[in-house]
Amino acid sequence: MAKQRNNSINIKSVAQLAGVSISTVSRVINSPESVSEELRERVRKAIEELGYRPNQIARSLRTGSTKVVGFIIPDITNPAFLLMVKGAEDYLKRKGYMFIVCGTDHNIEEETKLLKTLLSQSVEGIIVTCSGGRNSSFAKTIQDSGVKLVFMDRRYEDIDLPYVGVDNTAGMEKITDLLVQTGHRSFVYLSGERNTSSAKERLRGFMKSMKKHGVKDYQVLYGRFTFESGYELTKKLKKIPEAVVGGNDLVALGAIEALNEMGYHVPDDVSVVGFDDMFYSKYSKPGLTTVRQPIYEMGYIAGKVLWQLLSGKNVRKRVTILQTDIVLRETVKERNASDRRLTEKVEVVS
Amino acid sequence: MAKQRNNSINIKSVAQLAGVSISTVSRVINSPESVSEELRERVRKAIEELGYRPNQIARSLRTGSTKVVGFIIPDITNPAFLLMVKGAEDYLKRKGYMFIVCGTDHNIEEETKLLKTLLSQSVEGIIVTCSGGRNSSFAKTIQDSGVKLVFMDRRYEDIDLPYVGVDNTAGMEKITDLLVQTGHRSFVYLSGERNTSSAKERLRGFMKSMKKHGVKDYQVLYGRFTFESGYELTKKLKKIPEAVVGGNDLVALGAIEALNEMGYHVPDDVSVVGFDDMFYSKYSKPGLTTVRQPIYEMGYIAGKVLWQLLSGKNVRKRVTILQTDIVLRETVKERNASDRRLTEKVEVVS
DNA sequence: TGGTGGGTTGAAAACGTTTTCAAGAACGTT
DNA sequence: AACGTTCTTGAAAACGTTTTCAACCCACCA
Repeated sequence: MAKQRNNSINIKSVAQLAGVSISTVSRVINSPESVSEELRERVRKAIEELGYRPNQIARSLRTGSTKVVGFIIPDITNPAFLLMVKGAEDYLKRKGYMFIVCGTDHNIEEETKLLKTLLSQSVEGIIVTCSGGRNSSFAKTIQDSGVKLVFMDRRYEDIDLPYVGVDNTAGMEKITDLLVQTGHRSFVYLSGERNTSSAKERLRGFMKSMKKHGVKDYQVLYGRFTFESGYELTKKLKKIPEAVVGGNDLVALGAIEALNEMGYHVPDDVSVVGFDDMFYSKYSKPGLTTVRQPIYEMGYIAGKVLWQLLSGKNVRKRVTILQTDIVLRETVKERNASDRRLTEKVEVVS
Repeated sequence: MAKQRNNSINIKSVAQLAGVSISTVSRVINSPESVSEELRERVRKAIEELGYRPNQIARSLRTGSTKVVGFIIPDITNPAFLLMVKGAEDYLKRKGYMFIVCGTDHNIEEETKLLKTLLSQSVEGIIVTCSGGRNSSFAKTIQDSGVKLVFMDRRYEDIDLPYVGVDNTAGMEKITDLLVQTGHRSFVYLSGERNTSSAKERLRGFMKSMKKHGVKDYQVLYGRFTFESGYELTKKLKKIPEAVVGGNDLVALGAIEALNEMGYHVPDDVSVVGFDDMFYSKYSKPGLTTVRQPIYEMGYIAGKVLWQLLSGKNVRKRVTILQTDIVLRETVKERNASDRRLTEKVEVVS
């Protein structure tokens, strides 16, 4: 192949030009203080002159440390996941790491395949946002590889590895509480994919609030985490409630679109809330009241935890759960008697 | 460190267990047909038993081929860039490549730094979406590295390397033509960062259309490619035109927001168009009329071109320019005499 | 029977580093 | 003057592969 013939500015050529041994060159690079000033300067000049850069591959082989960490996320196109990745990168970058980012397209088989590929690429650590509800071969693959791993945002609950996530349950409970406290009496909950941990946790939060306040007039509908799903489920509604709770912002936005088409005004006739506070939600008309997750922070912390693992420190908290905030915008309206009469009238119409 | 002591399931252990030489094991892995059936089976069983996976680092060092390609994009959080990356990945994945994705945060210094890092990581190819208008050290860094590189979506025009992009000029010209043809007579163009190739090309398309139709009543304002920029520039407008042309969708959406606040209705008072057809644009109210770019395809083709480069084939087309489509939604309204009177009246008000 | 040739195999070199080890120099102490 | 110490340096081993080379075996042919 003669592939590296041309590219042969290696440590040897530097040593030759500087008139020293390769050991000395290596030392100048890795621990400059241990070599005399004269040689150090000569070597530095030679490096400069040749434009030499150490071959990381060779270095990795020798030291066993690649300084690269991998990410496995369900969808490489979803800005939310990427914002987490960025958080982790921002932390780990300063520690000198490089990054491989892989998307599974929500496919569990792809997930285990990527895991194996990353392992043979000798990454030192992996941050995973799980693609499915369960992945049986996951634990086995990790087990004896010696790689450090942390779950971010979504985890496999039967695998005992560090996890950084968000309190979906408490977040959803909080925003549902808000609806109850502002006088809403009837609810529809539009869930996303029922086998994901986030869908399950959020629904749990909604149910807790219902139970806590003794609300009986609610209905739970299952769909997907998409605009279209919210739209379709809402269109099929026989009875319009005072409040619609979306499993995420997309679902909520879809619901609003459907409600508008059906002749209802948000929030005058119906209140709607979402979950995520995605980029667009603040620009929607009316602005969506929703739950903000500290997405970037979650990634940042996951990066920090991974680094602790990598540098052999004890990780004090193997599980970190971040709290959410409620973002008040314009899709929730305080209900009182006269309002309630209005929606009741509307119900008769529909 | 004793780091790899535990992890020492290497080719040697397999050879030992199977009772053959390491050469034979290597051959079983890389060219099974060249070793006798008996040994082949024995080796395979040993591999299975030990759960052996070849060390890619060592393999890379020896062969000089890492089978990884790098991406450098301005913003790792922008779905549009990621969709391109996905396109390229989908093509190259099947050829057995791995991926390193880096974001520069629109910073040219970071860009060259990443370039160097990727090179020392011995990636075989790089796909770059340029961060700035010019990067002087770029060419020099690439030059003697022997790495294969292709520009995607944005390029440095003074560097002669393969490029896959979109016909920004024609796209913007087309949608401006549409505005003229639907009776619009006065225009404001809100540009993004003036030093990027996309901003320049799109503005050129707008100007071509103005010239072609002999329109004199237009104004060009420079800002950034963000929602806020569109909002602020619009707020400062002294005279509201019949049509606002955004440098991209975000800018257009910001303009609409500002117009609404200023008491103008889109599209009844003013038409607005964008460029990109990003995910949110179809959900905005009213739906944004814009220019769709074949983003995924662009990445896919960039991946294909890079692969041709990598496998030593001649690349027939060093420059590939893809065409755009116009997406008609609700932000453009046909103008006639009575409409024109309306906007004139409004102008007096402002 | 001796030579030719193809098919299988193992020993050893090579990839470009880091790191261990020992040698030598310089210096201070007895 | 002999002896430690410390500092600086180079030779060589090691990391885990792939690949070259030569050796061997066996069959075939003259």
